[in-house]
Amino acid sequence: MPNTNPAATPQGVRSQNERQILWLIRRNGPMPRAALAQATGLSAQAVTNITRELIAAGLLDAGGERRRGKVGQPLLPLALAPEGALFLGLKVGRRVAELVLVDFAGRIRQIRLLPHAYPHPDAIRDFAIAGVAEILAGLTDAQHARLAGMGIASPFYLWDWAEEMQPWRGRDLRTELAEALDLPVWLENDGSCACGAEMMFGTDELPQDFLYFYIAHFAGGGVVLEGRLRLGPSRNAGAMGSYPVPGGRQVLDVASISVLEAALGGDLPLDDADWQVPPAIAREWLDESARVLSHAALGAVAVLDLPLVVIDGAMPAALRAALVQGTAASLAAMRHHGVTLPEVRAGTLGRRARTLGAAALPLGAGFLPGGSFSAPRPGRDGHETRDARPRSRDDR
Amino acid sequence: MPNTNPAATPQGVRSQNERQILWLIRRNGPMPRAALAQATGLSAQAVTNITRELIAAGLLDAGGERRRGKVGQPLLPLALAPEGALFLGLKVGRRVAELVLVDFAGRIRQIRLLPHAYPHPDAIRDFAIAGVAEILAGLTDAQHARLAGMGIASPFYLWDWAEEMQPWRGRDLRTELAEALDLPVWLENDGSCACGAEMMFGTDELPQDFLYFYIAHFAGGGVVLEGRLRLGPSRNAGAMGSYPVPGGRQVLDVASISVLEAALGGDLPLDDADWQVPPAIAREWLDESARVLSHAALGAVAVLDLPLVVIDGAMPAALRAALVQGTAASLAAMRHHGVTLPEVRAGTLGRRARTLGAAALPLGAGFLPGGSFSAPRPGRDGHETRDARPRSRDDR
DNA sequence: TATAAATCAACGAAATTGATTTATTGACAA
DNA sequence: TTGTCAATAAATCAATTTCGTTGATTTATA
Repeated sequence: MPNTNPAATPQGVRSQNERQILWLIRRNGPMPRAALAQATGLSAQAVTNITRELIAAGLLDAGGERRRGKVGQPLLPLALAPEGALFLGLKVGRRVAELVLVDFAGRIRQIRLLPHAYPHPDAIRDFAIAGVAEILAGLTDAQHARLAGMGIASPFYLWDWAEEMQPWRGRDLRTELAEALDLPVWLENDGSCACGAEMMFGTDELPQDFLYFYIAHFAGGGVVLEGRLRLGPSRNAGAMGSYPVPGGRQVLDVASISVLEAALGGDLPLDDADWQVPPAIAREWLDESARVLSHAALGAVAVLDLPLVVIDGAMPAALRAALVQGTAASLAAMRHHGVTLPEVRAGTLGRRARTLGAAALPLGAGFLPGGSFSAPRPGRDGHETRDARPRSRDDR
Repeated sequence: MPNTNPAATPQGVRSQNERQILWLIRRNGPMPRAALAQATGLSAQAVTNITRELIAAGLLDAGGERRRGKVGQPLLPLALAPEGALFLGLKVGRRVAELVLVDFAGRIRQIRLLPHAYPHPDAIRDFAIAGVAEILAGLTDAQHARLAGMGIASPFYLWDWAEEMQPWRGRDLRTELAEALDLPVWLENDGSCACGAEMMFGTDELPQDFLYFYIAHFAGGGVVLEGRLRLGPSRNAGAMGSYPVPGGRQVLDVASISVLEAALGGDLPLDDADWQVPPAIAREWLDESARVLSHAALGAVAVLDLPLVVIDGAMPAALRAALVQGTAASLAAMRHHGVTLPEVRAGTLGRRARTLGAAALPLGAGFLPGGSFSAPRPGRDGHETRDARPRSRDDR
């Protein structure tokens, strides 16, 4: 039933409007106050007040060039201040773990990799703790104070996928790292993270609603509805790998890099630039994968009325493009009475999507409108960290 | 991308909190102010102020019995005032059209039926105009002033389903009736309406997220996410009839009363109490229907992470119960790796769900939290009617 | 000089906090 | 057993704070 929600307050209004303004600048690039007032519907005065605080809080930067050319006072564009906040992101992958430091503008400042035969929770934890220590050692005190937290992108139910991953059963990496690092830590499904990264950092314009597939060794995905990443009450939304397709199978039985490697009879190189896939095998995998992806996409569109499906993955751009095209073709060939077919498009982030999405978790929790991205989520020990960010009003 | 939304304002805060309080009372029955403060997180003072205005506006009724028994001042429960607002609902069905007047408490005050061989837009329009005129004639001036608008529940793409329904192509019943009646009019898919009715008037407790099937001559459905009915950017969400299932088919090819009638070789009576279905035919239809419903349900759950699936329809309760049970069984038998199976449950409204849901459209637009149920929707001529309701602040 | 961006000053809406009123229950003394 | 009074909790009153809006003003450009 409709929001048995926290109740609205004047403070909530300000927080919402602050996030809205930050979001607009994030997606559109630097914007002058007048454009912000236009886009939000707020009065110019309100925008002045809000941006003054955001600048004082170090989140916005008014240092750009004034843009002249029209009559009237020239526009002074406001840009995100890259140093406004810093975020840690940890990706747990089938073949490699990645740890990054990302700034408020979404640029990767630091990156560390840990290749493995199989991910092991102890190894990942040690890698994260050591890596974070190194990264922190390289930060100034000011930067350290601006560290908003860590996000982890990990597949769920890891122990179900191979005997070697049994050690994951019963482990709670989020809590372990929150305690070891004394930082707020978020953890979400890697597919949802990749989807969130596309929404947050993707270079193409996106509609308010779309479905997202991420094809790696595991197949996963995410859904964005009304501009917000859907996580679901048990945080398992966008589980596109588990989507049922004809033949009693699931998407991940067909459309994953693991399946492609099985067909090849060996592992593919870590760097997708080095992949050599015989055309016949690629063709077969593409056809089958496109068929199941289109099936899943059409079902999701029937339920949710989505105008766009984004497909991304850890694979060469050419292969991804073929998958996009194949899925679109397969979709058009399906019976789709009563449903408007969505556009199908490639993602813009590729291999790094999940890792960026991990770092985007604290970013979303602290700075996205709608309280969204991450629903209220415990930071460390149960108390909510909904505003786990440098408050903009402490300094007044 | 996150809400390029109207921007938050103090007025919006009040509106949101008013709606929240009305919603809590709607779902829980009469509640004292203290319980409202508790449930919303608002201060007691704020609840006092808001409820005073809602009582003055005629939307709440403080006339109930004081409830004693505990120490302290006794509780004074506040109830919805049935006369607080009135709503018209029009259902366009395959065999019969229905027009109702529903009050603020959700009770049907008036009902009129129009049976037909096939629905025809002219006939429906004339039926609605004449019926509304009769209904209005029976209202006092005070009641007339409280009429908030009309909602229409209609299948989409009617002209695709039979040659006889070609006249629907290009028609816009919403605009026609809005102009003829000079009322704000909403129109949504009948499946979404039924779903909204269950959420608004259903007698069982419901989670914040669920999938809903409505099986009648057409098969349809709806989705509720975070307590809000999902309509979708082109208002086609919850199109469960169009959901693709194995064999190149869609749900509506299997799980609809039309299919059952075809198997029987004749039309079923309008009143489902009079249905006589030979067990063998029922069994066959149930098995096939349960299979496709479970397939669709599992797909939706993979995408959205839903804890509950509700099945309702225009059919006898026993048949519906068998369908629920069959779907649950079929669901459990499917491969569902990585997905938590949802509970499957029967709806509580049956035959009247769509019509009630039609009337719930203006109710939702004017009184539900989250601006939700209906997203901002033009009332008559494009200007938004988001607050198309007796304002509570005009009389201050 | 006209125009548009941005700010200043005054105002109003809505929530919060702390003190106050009101109506009960429960306990203790006559 | 009964009358009185303290404890308790609901609801309201009064004062304050936050935040957005409106209308007037300043600033910089074509």
